[in-house]
Amino acid sequence: MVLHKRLDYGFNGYQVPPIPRATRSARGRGNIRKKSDGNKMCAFDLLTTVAGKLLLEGESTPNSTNTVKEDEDTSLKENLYNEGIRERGFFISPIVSEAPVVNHCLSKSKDTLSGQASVITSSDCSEKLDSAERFINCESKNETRNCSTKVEQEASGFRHFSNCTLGAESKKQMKIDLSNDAKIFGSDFPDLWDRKPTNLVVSDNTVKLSLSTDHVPFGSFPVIRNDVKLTNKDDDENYCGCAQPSTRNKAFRPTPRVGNFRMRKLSDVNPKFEDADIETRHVYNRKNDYKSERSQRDFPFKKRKLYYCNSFSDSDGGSSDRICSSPTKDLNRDAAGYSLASSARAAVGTSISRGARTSSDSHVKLKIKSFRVPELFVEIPENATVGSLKRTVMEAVTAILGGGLHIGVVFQGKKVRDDNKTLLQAGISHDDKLDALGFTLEPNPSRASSTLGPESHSRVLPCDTLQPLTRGPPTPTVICNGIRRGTYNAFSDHPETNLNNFIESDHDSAPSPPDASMEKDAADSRALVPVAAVNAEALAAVPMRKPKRSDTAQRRIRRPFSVFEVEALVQAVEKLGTGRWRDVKMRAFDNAKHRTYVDLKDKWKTLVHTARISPQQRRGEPVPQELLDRVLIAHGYWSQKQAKQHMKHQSETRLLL
DNA sequence: GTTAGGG
DNA sequence: CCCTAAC
Repeated sequence: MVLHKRLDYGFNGYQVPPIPRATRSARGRGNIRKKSDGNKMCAFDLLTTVAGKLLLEGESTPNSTNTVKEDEDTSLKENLYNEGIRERGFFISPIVSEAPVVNHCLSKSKDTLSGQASVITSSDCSEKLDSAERFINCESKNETRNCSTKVEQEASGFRHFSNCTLGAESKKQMKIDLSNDAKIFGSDFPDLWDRKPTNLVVSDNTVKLSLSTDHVPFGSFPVIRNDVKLTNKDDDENYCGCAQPSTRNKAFRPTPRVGNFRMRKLSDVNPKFEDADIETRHVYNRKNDYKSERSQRDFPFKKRKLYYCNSFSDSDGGSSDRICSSPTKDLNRDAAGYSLASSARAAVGTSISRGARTSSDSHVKLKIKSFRVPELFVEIPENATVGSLKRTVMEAVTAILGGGLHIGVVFQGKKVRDDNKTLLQAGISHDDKLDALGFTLEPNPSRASSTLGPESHSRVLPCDTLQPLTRGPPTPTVICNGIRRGTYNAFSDHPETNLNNFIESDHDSAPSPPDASMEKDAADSRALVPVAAVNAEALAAVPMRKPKRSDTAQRRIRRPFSVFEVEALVQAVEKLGTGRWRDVKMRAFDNAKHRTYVDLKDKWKTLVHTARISPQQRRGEPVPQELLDRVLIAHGYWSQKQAKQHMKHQSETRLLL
């Protein structure tokens, strides 16, 4: 499968630079800020706000470490050495050229960010680190080594700071883990990370730095290390207005911006195309009226959650529909994605600056300084370009962020579950307690842990975690479309990197409710695995739920093609013609498991139709006119060719007769 | 298993 | 997307 020498590496942290203040856009990509009275702002609102914030950040472009920032097209080989894998890092920078540096941002918003940076990494952290290590020592009865050596530990079964491989990041990473541990201490947050150390495996021209997972407590999304500033200063006049549930959806839903999509001009290059699946994850229910459908669209994961709850109890009740993933290839594959994703739960270390708060002002303003995406897996050919690496990472990040996450709030080591509690009631607005606020990004809960055996039941995330998405009107707006992919030019790479850079985004395997949830969740989690074959062996033991399709086979979920996918399709068809859908599939969608060649054929059909109708009649995400033009051209060309062939064939047969 | 086309 | 006939 892997033709090129590849670099595989898991990395479990992104640094998301401080989100600049909301000065440009009305959507307020900036400080998260509640316009409403802070005392009346309930925890739920907070969750929603953070979730929306995250999604907005999807417009950012991932950058690899600044050392390679400039040479986007330099081969990775020139920049990355196997031995130096630990030195790598990624950060996400806004599209707007100036990649914000912490200091830069600090100086820019001096009043809101003062002293943040030091808060994050210094004493606070190490203090907790100590206690966490003590905890680990106690629990594992193993010597806790320092960060740099933990990686080499092969022993499994005791906890590590899984993030220790990131060098300079370690302090912060530690803090994340601490947050998890804090939850353990508080025994109010049953899930935690259990990991084996990172392994460096070199074999078969493949270099894999894998962060293998010991058990997966729960399907959770990675993300987040955020440093949150809590202040009540009213200094941000560019407030985005996202506070009100009624406007939130809108605010968090970026308007289609086709313009950001840089169209490729050449057509002789293989589709260098990362499966853009994020935007396609709406859940539609045809039976619902418009309102409901829209609601589903706005909160695409609501239904899923509900299903999850169902199947959760179902599986707990002794359903035998799980399978332990056997050595079967496909299962391994799935299991890999599943478990990787599931393992990615991260709690958030929070850092709050508390100088600025005055008791008279009841506003609570959060500034998320950085997020960590704790675990991602990327496999990329050694000769891929840095630019393609960035894109691949981008895909991974967007997959995560768009994957249906929901936000949890951890305060003082405990999860704040009551969404209706005000910040004031939760104590979050108290000056002296502000250092204990954190956020967790959680995927649609999947019940990976239920396969861990009875003893691990305590880690099962209770269903009430789902509350934010199953209750009350304003569920967090998780807008898949919030992740636009138009911000990077994904089509400039060498053909060889084409398929290898694909993002595995098989989010769906035709789930069937009510047991759809598990599968779906698992599939969703797979979005975390940018490259499919990753580390399958190591995770083969993670069980998957077997699709229960005894009854009526469930209709596959509708997954609108993204512009990127269309681009890839058009390109492939331009090259291969309209009668070779299998080849098209292999060429351009090989890693997009959910796109069958029939799908591609169908999509082409609709594309041709779309191209022929007037723009006013078109629906869905607008396809750039350039693409549609190419569709018509290609379609005409190949139709003509086909016709000619047909004529030729006919005349030949006539001659024979 | 693929392709093509109607539903 | 589904279904199915035809290859």
